[in-house]
Amino acid sequence: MTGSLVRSGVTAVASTPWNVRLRELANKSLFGEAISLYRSMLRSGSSPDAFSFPFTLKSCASLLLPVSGKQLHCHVIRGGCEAEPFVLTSLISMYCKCGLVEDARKVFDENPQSCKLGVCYNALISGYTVNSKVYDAVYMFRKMKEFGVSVDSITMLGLVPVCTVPDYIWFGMSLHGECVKGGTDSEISVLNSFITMYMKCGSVESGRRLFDEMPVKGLITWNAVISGYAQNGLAYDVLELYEKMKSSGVCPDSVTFVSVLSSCAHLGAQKIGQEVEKLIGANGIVSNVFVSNASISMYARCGNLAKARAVFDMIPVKSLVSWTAMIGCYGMHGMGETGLKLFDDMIKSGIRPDKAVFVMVLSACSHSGLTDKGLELFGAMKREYNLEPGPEHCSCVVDLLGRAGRLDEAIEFIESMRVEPDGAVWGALLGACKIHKNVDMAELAFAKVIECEPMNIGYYVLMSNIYTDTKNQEGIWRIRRMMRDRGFRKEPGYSYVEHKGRVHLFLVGDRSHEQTEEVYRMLDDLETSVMEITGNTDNDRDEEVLNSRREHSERLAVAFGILNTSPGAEILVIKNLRVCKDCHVFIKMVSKIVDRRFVIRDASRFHYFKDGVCSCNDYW
DNA sequence: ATAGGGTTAG
Repeated sequence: MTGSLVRSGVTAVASTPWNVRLRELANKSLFGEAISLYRSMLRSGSSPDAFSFPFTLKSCASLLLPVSGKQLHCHVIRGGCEAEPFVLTSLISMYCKCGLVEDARKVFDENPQSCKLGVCYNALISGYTVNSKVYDAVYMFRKMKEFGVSVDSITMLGLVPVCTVPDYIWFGMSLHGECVKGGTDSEISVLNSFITMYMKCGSVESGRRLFDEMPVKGLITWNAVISGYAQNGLAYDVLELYEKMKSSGVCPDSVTFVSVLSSCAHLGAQKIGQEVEKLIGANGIVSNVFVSNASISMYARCGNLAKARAVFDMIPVKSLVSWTAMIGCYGMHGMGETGLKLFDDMIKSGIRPDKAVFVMVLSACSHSGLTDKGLELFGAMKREYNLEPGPEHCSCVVDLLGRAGRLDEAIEFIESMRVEPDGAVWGALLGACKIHKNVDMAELAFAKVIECEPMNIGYYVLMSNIYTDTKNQEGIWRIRRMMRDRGFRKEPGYSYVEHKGRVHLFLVGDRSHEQTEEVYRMLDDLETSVMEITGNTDNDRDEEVLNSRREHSERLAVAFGILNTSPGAEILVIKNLRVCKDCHVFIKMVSKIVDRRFVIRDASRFHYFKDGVCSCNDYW
């Protein structure tokens, strides 16, 4: 094939040996080899033609090689086949996948036939969508209809995912309506994308309704709802639907397992998580990096640090999320230095940090008392990595300063923030005020925090506890009145303990468990251990302290009951257990007492105690 | 038998 033939617009031939091999490699996803082959082709003097470009462009897109892609674009122009529909679409798609949507748009605009080709719109719309250019995606969709180009299911698949942005939910719903009216909704994949859209917008019920109404459900349909539940924090619903899925004969895949594992993490249900892990191995499902990351987080939150690390070490190519999960794991266990070391390793291995990993790093610092290191890293965020700190990072800084007792600096920091402080920022200040018993500043922080999150009961409880600590009866009543006016109900402080796959529920003061006697015996042993560790045994005979410990005992007894009967159990999850405020120990879960160290967790995070002092100071 | 597509982790 000569260059002149191509230039004159003669259709390319699939059967040149180069092209056949190129197609083979691209279809087998051997993109690197495809690009090498293309280069050898050039070196050998053969000219690429309209049949060679789509495969090579696709390879550049898959490997995110915009520079090679641009070179190819030049070759396309030189070969005169830019107008060839397949080439045109491949070009647009390549630029979109590489994040260069403007270049894709230029290709589209400069070729008159693209505005007649549905595939070109489809490629560009999905490109705008994945690059979160909501406005442009919708604009192209409107243009498409204006020009009378027919909208198909693939257009919808490209467009629907963009509708999760707050202002465009109405648009997404109107699209759904259009599909129902126009009959395009028979495509199962389109419905799947609508389920996801509703779930991402938080309309869990709408998503579920759509799911229930679907006559035919595929694997992805189930996954869409299950992961939707997981993303909305409905961990129990995830497990429930997972069971239903299995009993309806649909075989879960690794995508399903990711959501199930992450829900196990939130429930602290390690047993179920491990079962899932076994299942993954047994079913021969390739454990990909997604599954591994979810496993790390599951083991981390279930207290099995060693297992989490083992999974991390086994990942052949660790993603940024893998590192983030592992760093977060050390952070929640109060092993800030180890977490920071890992962060260094990550940077050294050439991975660019993002905002999420900085949240983990900063919170690891604050949980380990590494105040100045944390502040330094916060500064480096913008300076070295060009990441604009969000409120989530600012709340970590407030936490850092606050725990260190630098309350004035904390409030100064809040005033100097470039972003609007949110509930978490003021909440962190409120928490710091609790530790350092600063009622005046607490009242300020409280006023701000309930402005942001008026329905978050936790902040009312926190403020009330501050008044309790400072013996301000009038303040306590004021908070109670507020809570009553807002219709909060005081929930009973229940605890739950996962043991051998069963979840045991306890109320405060509950003596109904069949092993109550053992539970109380266990308490005595535990408390003795605590006293030894905190070093408070003999030198602390204050009447009030002793009373408070006695009161505390009862709750501990309930909470730790299972420990006695399961010496092998490493984890106990105990929710809402009140803490003895005099000895700085014991919150909601004890896993081991080793080396004068405790690991305790509540529903959302770990508390790592060393010498009786908790790394997070987040006491009730 | 070459282009556009639904579900996943921190």
